[in-house]
Amino acid sequence: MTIHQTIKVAVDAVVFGYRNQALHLLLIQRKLEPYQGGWALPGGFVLDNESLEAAVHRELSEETNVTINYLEQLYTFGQPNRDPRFRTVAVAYYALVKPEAFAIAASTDADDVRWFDVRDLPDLAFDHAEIIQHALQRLRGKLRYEPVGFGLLSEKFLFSDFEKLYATILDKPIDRRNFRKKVLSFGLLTELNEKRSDGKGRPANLFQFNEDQYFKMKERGFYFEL
Amino acid sequence: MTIHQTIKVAVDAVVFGYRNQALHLLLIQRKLEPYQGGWALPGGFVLDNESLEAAVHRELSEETNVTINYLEQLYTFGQPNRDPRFRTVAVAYYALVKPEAFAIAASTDADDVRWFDVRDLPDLAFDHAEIIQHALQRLRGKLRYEPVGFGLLSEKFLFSDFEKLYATILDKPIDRRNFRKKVLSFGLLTELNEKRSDGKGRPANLFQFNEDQYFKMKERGFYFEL
DNA sequence: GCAAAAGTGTTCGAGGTACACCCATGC
DNA sequence: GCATGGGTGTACCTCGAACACTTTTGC
Repeated sequence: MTIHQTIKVAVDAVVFGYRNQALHLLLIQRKLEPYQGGWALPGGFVLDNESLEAAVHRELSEETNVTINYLEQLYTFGQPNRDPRFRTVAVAYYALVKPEAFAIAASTDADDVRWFDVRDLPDLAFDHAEIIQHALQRLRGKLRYEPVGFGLLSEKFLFSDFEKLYATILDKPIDRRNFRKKVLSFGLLTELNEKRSDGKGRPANLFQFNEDQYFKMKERGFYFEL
Repeated sequence: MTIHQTIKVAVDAVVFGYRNQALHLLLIQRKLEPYQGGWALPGGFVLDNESLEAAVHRELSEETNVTINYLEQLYTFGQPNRDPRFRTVAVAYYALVKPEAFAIAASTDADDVRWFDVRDLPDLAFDHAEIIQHALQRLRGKLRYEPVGFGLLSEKFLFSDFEKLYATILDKPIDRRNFRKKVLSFGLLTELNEKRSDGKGRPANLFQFNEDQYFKMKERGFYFEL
Protein backbone atom coordinates (compact mmCIF):
# COMPACT_ATOMS: atom_id res chain seq x y z
CA MET A 1 0.00 0.00 0.00
CA THR A 2 1.51 3.26 -1.13
CA ILE A 3 0.51 6.42 0.56
CA HIS A 4 0.78 9.54 -1.47
CA GLN A 5 -0.65 12.48 0.28
CA THR A 6 0.18 16.17 0.15
CA ILE A 7 -1.95 17.44 2.99
CA LYS A 8 -0.30 19.82 5.46
CA VAL A 9 -1.14 20.00 9.15
CA ALA A 10 -1.45 23.31 10.95
CA VAL A 11 -2.61 24.48 14.35
CA ASP A 12 -4.58 27.63 15.10
CA ALA A 13 -5.30 29.13 18.49
CA VAL A 14 -8.29 31.12 19.66
CA VAL A 15 -6.83 33.01 22.60
CA PHE A 16 -9.37 34.56 24.95
CA GLY A 17 -8.75 37.31 27.45
CA TYR A 18 -11.14 39.24 29.66
CA ARG A 19 -10.68 42.94 30.37
CA ASN A 20 -12.84 45.98 30.92
CA GLN A 21 -15.80 43.72 31.37
CA ALA A 22 -15.49 42.49 27.82
CA LEU A 23 -14.29 39.27 26.28
CA HIS A 24 -11.38 39.79 23.91
CA LEU A 25 -9.42 37.60 21.59
CA LEU A 26 -5.99 37.80 20.11
CA LEU A 27 -5.50 38.25 16.36
CA ILE A 28 -2.39 38.77 14.30
CA GLN A 29 -1.93 40.72 11.13
CA ARG A 30 -0.44 38.46 8.49
CA LYS A 31 2.98 39.31 7.13
CA LEU A 32 2.78 36.92 4.19
CA GLU A 33 0.45 35.81 1.46
CA PRO A 34 -2.22 34.56 1.35
CA TYR A 35 -4.37 37.18 3.07
CA GLN A 36 -1.27 39.37 3.52
CA GLY A 37 -2.13 42.26 5.84
CA GLY A 38 -5.36 40.56 6.88
CA TRP A 39 -6.27 39.58 10.40
CA ALA A 40 -6.06 35.95 11.39
CA LEU A 41 -5.76 33.60 14.31
CA PRO A 42 -2.24 32.94 15.51
CA GLY A 43 -1.09 29.58 14.25
CA GLY A 44 1.03 27.79 11.71
CA PHE A 45 2.34 24.49 10.46
CA VAL A 46 3.27 21.68 12.78
CA LEU A 47 6.88 20.55 12.64
CA ASP A 48 7.64 16.92 11.95
CA ASN A 49 8.74 16.10 15.46
CA GLU A 50 6.63 18.24 17.70
CA SER A 51 3.28 17.45 19.27
CA LEU A 52 0.24 19.51 18.35
CA GLU A 53 0.24 21.28 21.71
CA ALA A 54 3.94 22.07 21.35
CA ALA A 55 3.21 23.59 17.95
CA VAL A 56 0.56 25.84 19.46
CA HIS A 57 2.94 27.02 22.14
CA ARG A 58 5.73 27.61 19.65
CA GLU A 59 3.53 29.56 17.25
CA LEU A 60 2.12 31.68 20.04
CA SER A 61 5.58 32.64 21.16
CA GLU A 62 6.76 33.29 17.62
CA GLU A 63 3.85 35.53 16.80
CA THR A 64 2.82 37.02 20.10
CA ASN A 65 4.27 36.83 23.59
CA VAL A 66 1.27 35.92 25.68
CA THR A 67 1.43 33.49 28.56
CA ILE A 68 -1.43 31.09 28.37
CA ASN A 69 -3.13 29.68 31.40
CA TYR A 70 -5.36 27.03 29.88
CA LEU A 71 -5.25 25.24 26.53
CA GLU A 72 -7.70 22.79 25.09
CA GLN A 73 -8.24 21.26 21.70
CA LEU A 74 -11.35 22.60 20.00
CA TYR A 75 -12.02 21.02 16.64
CA THR A 76 -10.26 20.07 13.46
CA PHE A 77 -11.10 21.88 10.25
CA GLY A 78 -10.30 20.02 7.09
CA GLN A 79 -12.40 21.19 4.16
CA PRO A 80 -10.31 20.67 1.02
CA ASN A 81 -10.50 24.29 -0.08
CA ARG A 82 -10.00 26.13 3.17
CA ASP A 83 -6.47 27.21 2.25
CA PRO A 84 -6.02 28.67 -1.27
CA ARG A 85 -2.41 27.44 -1.54
CA PHE A 86 -2.76 23.75 -0.82
CA ARG A 87 -4.74 21.33 1.26
CA THR A 88 -4.38 22.21 4.91
CA VAL A 89 -5.96 20.51 7.88
CA ALA A 90 -6.04 22.83 10.88
CA VAL A 91 -6.32 21.54 14.42
CA ALA A 92 -7.84 24.44 16.34
CA TYR A 93 -7.22 25.05 20.03
CA TYR A 94 -8.61 27.59 22.39
CA ALA A 95 -6.70 29.18 25.20
CA LEU A 96 -7.40 31.37 28.21
CA VAL A 97 -5.12 34.16 29.30
CA LYS A 98 -5.06 36.00 32.63
CA PRO A 99 -5.14 39.80 32.63
CA GLU A 100 -1.56 40.00 33.96
CA ALA A 101 -0.46 38.55 30.63
CA PHE A 102 -2.33 41.02 28.48
CA ALA A 103 0.82 42.82 27.34
CA ILE A 104 1.64 41.60 23.86
CA ALA A 105 4.02 42.35 21.06
CA ALA A 106 4.17 41.36 17.44
CA SER A 107 6.97 38.91 16.95
CA THR A 108 8.76 37.39 13.98
CA ASP A 109 5.86 36.08 11.97
CA ALA A 110 3.32 38.85 12.40
CA ASP A 111 3.15 42.50 11.45
CA ASP A 112 0.93 43.34 14.34
CA VAL A 113 -0.88 41.66 17.22
CA ARG A 114 -3.96 43.04 18.87
CA TRP A 115 -6.72 42.19 21.29
CA PHE A 116 -10.17 42.58 19.76
CA ASP A 117 -13.47 42.73 21.56
CA VAL A 118 -15.32 39.61 20.43
CA ARG A 119 -18.32 41.77 19.62
CA ASP A 120 -16.30 43.81 17.16
CA LEU A 121 -14.04 41.63 15.07
CA PRO A 122 -12.48 42.55 11.73
CA ASP A 123 -12.81 40.43 8.61
CA LEU A 124 -10.79 37.29 9.02
CA ALA A 125 -8.54 35.19 6.83
CA PHE A 126 -9.32 31.59 5.84
CA ASP A 127 -12.23 30.07 7.74
CA HIS A 128 -11.11 31.68 10.96
CA ALA A 129 -14.42 33.41 11.56
CA GLU A 130 -16.02 29.97 11.70
CA ILE A 131 -13.35 28.66 14.05
CA ILE A 132 -14.00 31.57 16.38
CA GLN A 133 -17.71 30.85 16.41
CA HIS A 134 -16.99 27.28 17.48
CA ALA A 135 -14.63 28.51 20.17
CA LEU A 136 -17.16 30.96 21.57
CA GLN A 137 -19.82 28.31 21.73
CA ARG A 138 -17.43 25.93 23.46
CA LEU A 139 -16.32 28.54 25.95
CA ARG A 140 -19.91 29.39 26.83
CA GLY A 141 -20.76 25.73 27.24
CA LYS A 142 -17.67 24.93 29.29
CA LEU A 143 -18.18 27.89 31.60
CA ARG A 144 -21.38 26.33 32.87
CA TYR A 145 -20.05 22.99 33.95
CA GLU A 146 -16.36 23.52 34.64
CA PRO A 147 -14.66 26.27 36.57
CA VAL A 148 -12.66 27.52 33.60
CA GLY A 149 -13.77 31.11 34.21
CA PHE A 150 -11.05 31.52 36.80
CA GLY A 151 -8.53 31.05 34.01
CA LEU A 152 -9.57 34.46 32.71
CA LEU A 153 -9.21 36.26 36.03
CA SER A 154 -6.20 37.29 38.11
CA GLU A 155 -5.09 35.07 40.95
CA LYS A 156 -6.92 37.34 43.37
CA PHE A 157 -10.19 38.76 42.19
CA LEU A 158 -13.32 40.43 43.42
CA PHE A 159 -16.42 38.34 43.59
CA SER A 160 -18.11 40.88 41.39
CA ASP A 161 -15.44 40.31 38.71
CA PHE A 162 -16.39 36.68 38.58
CA GLU A 163 -20.06 37.50 38.42
CA LYS A 164 -19.59 40.06 35.67
CA LEU A 165 -17.49 37.62 33.70
CA TYR A 166 -20.37 35.19 33.66
CA ALA A 167 -22.89 37.87 32.85
CA THR A 168 -20.69 39.09 30.00
CA ILE A 169 -19.76 35.80 28.40
CA LEU A 170 -23.14 34.15 28.77
CA ASP A 171 -24.75 37.46 27.86
CA LYS A 172 -27.50 37.32 30.42
CA PRO A 173 -28.22 39.10 33.70
CA ILE A 174 -27.31 37.30 36.92
CA ASP A 175 -28.90 37.68 40.33
CA ARG A 176 -26.07 38.62 42.66
CA ARG A 177 -27.51 36.95 45.74
CA ASN A 178 -28.37 33.62 44.15
CA PHE A 179 -25.12 33.49 42.23
CA ARG A 180 -22.99 34.23 45.26
CA LYS A 181 -24.88 31.75 47.39
CA LYS A 182 -24.37 28.99 44.86
CA VAL A 183 -20.74 29.69 44.01
CA LEU A 184 -19.68 29.96 47.65
CA SER A 185 -21.57 26.80 48.52
CA PHE A 186 -19.11 24.84 46.36
CA GLY A 187 -16.37 25.68 48.82
CA LEU A 188 -13.88 26.29 46.03
CA LEU A 189 -13.14 29.91 46.86
CA THR A 190 -10.90 31.15 49.62
CA GLU A 191 -11.95 34.51 50.97
CA LEU A 192 -8.83 36.57 51.64
CA ASN A 193 -8.43 39.17 54.34
CA GLU A 194 -7.71 41.80 51.77
CA LYS A 195 -9.96 44.39 50.31
CA ARG A 196 -9.79 46.30 47.10
CA SER A 197 -11.60 49.42 46.12
CA ASP A 198 -12.16 50.80 42.65
CA GLY A 199 -12.22 54.30 44.05
CA LYS A 200 -15.96 54.35 44.24
CA GLY A 201 -18.34 52.33 46.32
CA ARG A 202 -17.68 50.06 49.24
CA PRO A 203 -14.40 48.14 49.07
CA ALA A 204 -14.83 44.44 48.38
CA ASN A 205 -13.14 41.34 49.63
CA LEU A 206 -10.68 39.48 47.44
CA PHE A 207 -11.12 35.81 46.63
CA GLN A 208 -8.88 33.10 45.32
CA PHE A 209 -9.79 29.94 43.45
CA ASN A 210 -8.64 26.77 45.15
CA GLU A 211 -7.66 24.51 42.28
CA ASP A 212 -6.26 21.66 44.39
CA GLN A 213 -9.51 21.48 46.27
CA TYR A 214 -11.38 21.32 42.97
CA PHE A 215 -9.35 18.33 41.75
CA LYS A 216 -9.86 16.53 45.03
CA MET A 217 -13.60 17.11 44.96
CA LYS A 218 -13.82 16.13 41.32
CA GLU A 219 -12.24 12.78 42.08
CA ARG A 220 -14.87 12.21 44.73
CA GLY A 221 -17.59 12.82 42.15
CA PHE A 222 -18.30 16.51 42.66
CA TYR A 223 -19.93 18.13 39.67
CA PHE A 224 -19.45 21.84 39.07
CA GLU A 225 -22.45 23.52 37.47
CA LEU A 226 -23.60 27.10 37.14
CA MET B 1 8.50 30.74 3.78
CA THR B 2 9.11 27.19 2.73
CA ILE B 3 6.99 24.49 4.22
CA HIS B 4 8.57 21.12 4.44
CA GLN B 5 6.41 18.71 6.32
CA THR B 6 5.96 14.97 6.05
CA ILE B 7 3.01 14.46 8.36
CA LYS B 8 0.19 12.26 7.11
CA VAL B 9 -3.46 12.77 7.96
CA ALA B 10 -5.73 9.85 8.77
CA VAL B 11 -9.24 9.39 10.09
CA ASP B 12 -10.40 6.74 12.53
CA ALA B 13 -13.95 5.88 13.49
CA VAL B 14 -15.33 4.56 16.74
CA VAL B 15 -18.55 2.95 15.59
CA PHE B 16 -21.04 2.17 18.33
CA GLY B 17 -23.95 -0.23 18.14
CA TYR B 18 -26.35 -1.45 20.78
CA ARG B 19 -27.60 -5.01 20.91
CA ASN B 20 -28.55 -7.58 23.50
CA GLN B 21 -28.60 -4.86 26.08
CA ALA B 22 -24.90 -4.25 25.59
CA LEU B 23 -22.94 -1.51 23.91
CA HIS B 24 -20.74 -2.79 21.12
CA LEU B 25 -18.17 -1.30 18.84
CA LEU B 26 -16.81 -2.23 15.50
CA LEU B 27 -13.21 -3.31 15.06
CA ILE B 28 -11.31 -4.59 12.07
CA GLN B 29 -8.47 -7.02 11.91
CA ARG B 30 -5.57 -5.43 10.10
CA LYS B 31 -4.43 -6.99 6.85
CA LEU B 32 -1.17 -5.07 6.70
CA GLU B 33 1.76 -4.01 8.82
CA PRO B 34 2.09 -2.43 11.26
CA TYR B 35 0.07 -4.42 13.77
CA GLN B 36 -0.78 -6.94 11.05
CA GLY B 37 -3.47 -9.29 12.32
CA GLY B 38 -4.18 -7.01 15.26
CA TRP B 39 -7.49 -5.38 16.01
CA ALA B 40 -7.93 -1.71 15.25
CA LEU B 41 -10.48 0.98 14.61
CA PRO B 42 -11.64 1.26 11.03
CA GLY B 43 -9.95 4.19 9.36
CA GLY B 44 -7.22 5.24 7.00
CA PHE B 45 -5.53 8.07 5.21
CA VAL B 46 -7.41 11.04 3.85
CA LEU B 47 -7.21 11.58 0.12
CA ASP B 48 -5.99 14.90 -1.19
CA ASN B 49 -9.36 16.06 -2.37
CA GLU B 50 -11.86 14.64 0.02
CA SER B 51 -13.20 16.15 3.21
CA LEU B 52 -12.53 14.44 6.53
CA GLU B 53 -16.12 13.23 6.80
CA ALA B 54 -15.97 11.84 3.28
CA ALA B 55 -12.82 9.96 4.22
CA VAL B 56 -14.57 8.39 7.19
CA HIS B 57 -17.47 7.26 5.03
CA ARG B 58 -15.16 5.89 2.37
CA GLU B 59 -13.02 3.97 4.82
CA LEU B 60 -16.06 2.52 6.53
CA SER B 61 -17.41 1.23 3.28
CA GLU B 62 -14.00 -0.10 2.20
CA GLU B 63 -13.46 -1.96 5.42
CA THR B 64 -16.94 -2.78 6.65
CA ASN B 65 -20.36 -2.26 5.21
CA VAL B 66 -22.21 -0.60 8.04
CA THR B 67 -24.73 2.16 7.51
CA ILE B 68 -24.01 5.09 9.75
CA ASN B 69 -26.83 6.96 11.40
CA TYR B 70 -24.91 9.66 13.23
CA LEU B 71 -21.35 10.89 12.84
CA GLU B 72 -19.49 13.44 14.88
CA GLN B 73 -15.89 14.51 15.18
CA LEU B 74 -14.36 13.41 18.44
CA TYR B 75 -10.77 14.56 18.87
CA THR B 76 -7.52 14.73 16.96
CA PHE B 77 -4.61 12.60 18.08
CA GLY B 78 -1.23 13.83 17.01
CA GLN B 79 1.55 12.56 19.25
CA PRO B 80 4.69 12.28 17.10
CA ASN B 81 5.25 8.60 17.84
CA ARG B 82 1.74 7.22 17.64
CA ASP B 83 2.40 5.50 14.31
CA PRO B 84 5.66 3.48 14.08
CA ARG B 85 6.00 4.07 10.32
CA PHE B 86 5.87 7.85 10.10
CA ARG B 87 4.22 10.82 11.70
CA THR B 88 0.47 10.46 11.48
CA VAL B 89 -2.18 12.80 12.79
CA ALA B 90 -5.48 11.00 13.24
CA VAL B 91 -8.79 12.84 13.32
CA ALA B 92 -11.07 10.53 15.26
CA TYR B 93 -14.84 10.40 14.75
CA TYR B 94 -17.51 8.48 16.54
CA ALA B 95 -20.57 7.06 14.89
CA LEU B 96 -23.85 5.48 15.91
CA VAL B 97 -25.39 2.57 14.06
CA LYS B 98 -28.94 1.26 14.29
CA PRO B 99 -29.48 -2.45 14.93
CA GLU B 100 -30.93 -2.96 11.43
CA ALA B 101 -27.45 -2.20 10.11
CA PHE B 102 -25.66 -4.65 12.34
CA ALA B 103 -24.88 -7.04 9.51
CA ILE B 104 -21.27 -6.50 8.52
CA ALA B 105 -18.66 -8.01 6.28
CA ALA B 106 -14.95 -7.60 5.98
CA SER B 107 -14.16 -5.74 2.84
CA THR B 108 -11.02 -4.95 0.83
CA ASP B 109 -8.80 -3.51 3.53
CA ALA B 110 -9.59 -5.77 6.43
CA ASP B 111 -9.19 -9.46 7.16
CA ASP B 112 -12.12 -9.52 9.47
CA VAL B 113 -14.66 -7.20 11.01
CA ARG B 114 -16.44 -7.83 14.29
CA TRP B 115 -18.63 -6.21 16.88
CA PHE B 116 -17.08 -6.31 20.36
CA ASP B 117 -18.80 -5.70 23.62
CA VAL B 118 -17.17 -2.55 24.99
CA ARG B 119 -16.62 -4.33 28.29
CA ASP B 120 -14.56 -7.00 26.60
CA LEU B 121 -12.22 -5.52 24.03
CA PRO B 122 -9.09 -7.15 22.61
CA ASP B 123 -5.68 -5.49 22.62
CA LEU B 124 -5.69 -2.68 20.14
CA ALA B 125 -3.26 -1.30 17.59
CA PHE B 126 -1.72 2.19 17.80
CA ASP B 127 -3.31 4.42 20.45
CA HIS B 128 -6.75 3.13 19.59
CA ALA B 129 -7.53 2.06 23.13
CA GLU B 130 -7.11 5.66 24.17
CA ILE B 131 -9.31 6.89 21.35
CA ILE B 132 -12.03 4.49 22.43
CA GLN B 133 -11.85 5.77 26.00
CA HIS B 134 -12.41 9.30 24.73
CA ALA B 135 -15.31 8.15 22.60
CA LEU B 136 -17.00 6.35 25.47
CA GLN B 137 -16.70 9.36 27.69
CA ARG B 138 -18.11 11.57 24.99
CA LEU B 139 -20.99 9.23 24.29
CA ARG B 140 -21.91 9.08 27.96
CA GLY B 141 -21.77 12.84 28.24
CA LYS B 142 -23.73 13.45 25.07
CA LEU B 143 -26.44 11.00 26.02
CA ARG B 144 -27.40 13.19 28.93
CA TYR B 145 -28.01 16.41 27.10
CA GLU B 146 -28.85 15.44 23.55
CA PRO B 147 -31.20 12.77 22.29
CA VAL B 148 -28.49 10.80 20.52
CA GLY B 149 -29.59 7.57 22.14
CA PHE B 150 -32.28 7.13 19.52
CA GLY B 151 -29.50 6.80 16.96
CA LEU B 152 -28.69 3.43 18.51
CA LEU B 153 -32.25 2.11 18.43
CA SER B 154 -34.50 0.95 15.61
CA GLU B 155 -37.02 3.37 14.15
CA LYS B 156 -39.67 1.77 16.30
CA PHE B 157 -38.63 0.71 19.75
CA LEU B 158 -40.04 -0.28 23.09
CA PHE B 159 -39.86 2.25 25.84
CA SER B 160 -38.00 -0.29 27.91
CA ASP B 161 -35.34 -0.51 25.19
CA PHE B 162 -34.68 3.15 25.59
CA GLU B 163 -34.57 2.90 29.33
CA LYS B 164 -32.23 -0.08 29.27
CA LEU B 165 -29.97 1.71 26.83
CA TYR B 166 -29.52 4.52 29.32
CA ALA B 167 -29.06 2.16 32.22
CA THR B 168 -26.46 0.20 30.24
CA ILE B 169 -24.41 3.04 28.83
CA LEU B 170 -24.50 5.23 31.92
CA ASP B 171 -24.05 2.11 34.03
CA LYS B 172 -26.51 3.03 36.71
CA PRO B 173 -30.00 1.90 37.69
CA ILE B 174 -32.96 3.95 36.51
CA ASP B 175 -36.38 4.30 38.09
CA ARG B 176 -38.83 3.26 35.43
CA ARG B 177 -41.67 5.55 36.51
CA ASN B 178 -39.61 8.70 36.90
CA PHE B 179 -37.71 8.10 33.69
CA ARG B 180 -40.83 7.50 31.67
CA LYS B 181 -42.57 10.53 33.14
CA LYS B 182 -39.66 12.76 32.25
CA VAL B 183 -38.97 11.43 28.78
CA LEU B 184 -42.63 11.52 27.76
CA SER B 185 -43.00 15.05 29.13
CA PHE B 186 -40.61 16.25 26.42
CA GLY B 187 -43.21 15.40 23.82
CA LEU B 188 -40.58 14.01 21.48
CA LEU B 189 -41.93 10.48 21.31
CA THR B 190 -44.89 9.33 19.28
CA GLU B 191 -46.68 6.38 20.82
CA LEU B 192 -47.68 4.00 18.05
CA ASN B 193 -50.74 1.77 18.04
CA GLU B 194 -48.58 -1.27 17.74
CA LYS B 195 -47.48 -3.69 20.33
CA ARG B 196 -44.59 -6.06 20.46
CA SER B 197 -44.01 -8.99 22.69
CA ASP B 198 -40.75 -10.72 23.46
CA GLY B 199 -42.56 -13.96 24.07
CA LYS B 200 -42.78 -13.40 27.75
CA GLY B 201 -44.53 -10.78 29.80
CA ARG B 202 -47.14 -8.27 28.76
CA PRO B 203 -46.72 -6.90 25.21
CA ALA B 204 -45.46 -3.33 25.14
CA ASN B 205 -46.29 -0.34 23.03
CA LEU B 206 -43.92 0.81 20.32
CA PHE B 207 -42.59 4.36 20.20
CA GLN B 208 -40.97 6.48 17.57
CA PHE B 209 -38.62 9.44 17.99
CA ASN B 210 -39.87 12.62 16.37
CA GLU B 211 -36.73 14.25 15.05
CA ASP B 212 -38.42 17.14 13.23
CA GLN B 213 -40.20 18.10 16.41
CA TYR B 214 -36.88 18.04 18.24
CA PHE B 215 -35.27 20.47 15.80
CA LYS B 216 -38.23 22.81 16.03
CA MET B 217 -38.18 22.80 19.80
CA LYS B 218 -34.42 23.24 19.89
CA GLU B 219 -34.72 26.39 17.81
CA ARG B 220 -37.21 27.74 20.32
CA GLY B 221 -34.68 27.17 23.09
CA PHE B 222 -35.72 23.75 24.34
CA TYR B 223 -32.96 21.96 26.22
CA PHE B 224 -32.92 18.17 26.33
CA GLU B 225 -31.55 16.75 29.55
CA LEU B 226 -31.71 13.39 31.25
C1' DG C 1 -25.36 63.62 52.67
C1' DC C 2 -25.20 61.48 48.42
C1' DA C 3 -23.56 58.45 44.95
C1' DA C 4 -21.75 53.98 44.07
C1' DA C 5 -20.86 49.33 44.69
C1' DA C 6 -20.88 45.39 48.37
C1' DG C 7 -23.14 42.39 51.19
C1' DT C 8 -27.03 39.68 52.87
C1' DG C 9 -32.28 36.14 53.75
C1' DT C 10 -36.74 34.64 52.82
C1' DT C 11 -40.53 32.89 50.23
C1' DC C 12 -42.47 30.20 46.62
C1' DG C 13 -43.02 26.83 43.19
C1' DA C 14 -41.23 23.34 40.04
C1' DG C 15 -39.17 19.46 39.51
C1' DG C 16 -36.40 15.46 41.09
C1' DT C 17 -36.52 11.29 43.94
C1' DA C 18 -38.28 7.57 46.39
C1' DC C 19 -41.42 4.14 46.45
C1' DA C 20 -45.39 -0.51 45.41
C1' DC C 21 -49.07 -2.44 43.26
C1' DC C 22 -52.01 -4.06 39.35
C1' DC C 23 -52.13 -5.59 34.27
C1' DA C 24 -51.59 -8.40 30.09
C1' DT C 25 -49.71 -12.10 28.08
C1' DG C 26 -47.35 -17.09 27.36
C1' DC C 27 -46.79 -21.35 29.06
C1' DG D 1 -52.01 -20.14 38.16
C1' DC D 2 -47.56 -18.59 37.83
C1' DA D 3 -43.79 -16.27 35.85
C1' DT D 4 -42.40 -12.31 33.27
C1' DG D 5 -42.12 -7.89 31.91
C1' DG D 6 -45.40 -3.49 31.19
C1' DG D 7 -47.75 0.30 32.97
C1' DT D 8 -49.10 3.77 36.44
C1' DG D 9 -49.60 7.86 40.94
C1' DT D 10 -48.40 10.13 45.19
C1' DA D 11 -45.72 12.36 48.92
C1' DC D 12 -41.74 14.66 50.13
C1' DC D 13 -37.95 17.45 49.78
C1' DT D 14 -34.37 19.94 47.43
C1' DC D 15 -32.99 23.50 44.84
C1' DG D 16 -33.53 27.24 41.63
C1' DA D 17 -35.88 31.83 40.95
C1' DA D 18 -37.66 36.03 42.43
C1' DC D 19 -37.07 39.82 45.12
C1' DA D 20 -35.11 44.88 48.44
C1' DC D 21 -32.81 46.86 51.96
C1' DT D 22 -28.60 47.97 54.70
C1' DT D 23 -23.50 48.89 54.78
C1' DT D 24 -19.17 50.92 53.62
C1' DT D 25 -16.50 53.86 51.36
C1' DG D 26 -15.10 58.46 48.36
C1' DC D 27 -16.22 62.85 47.34
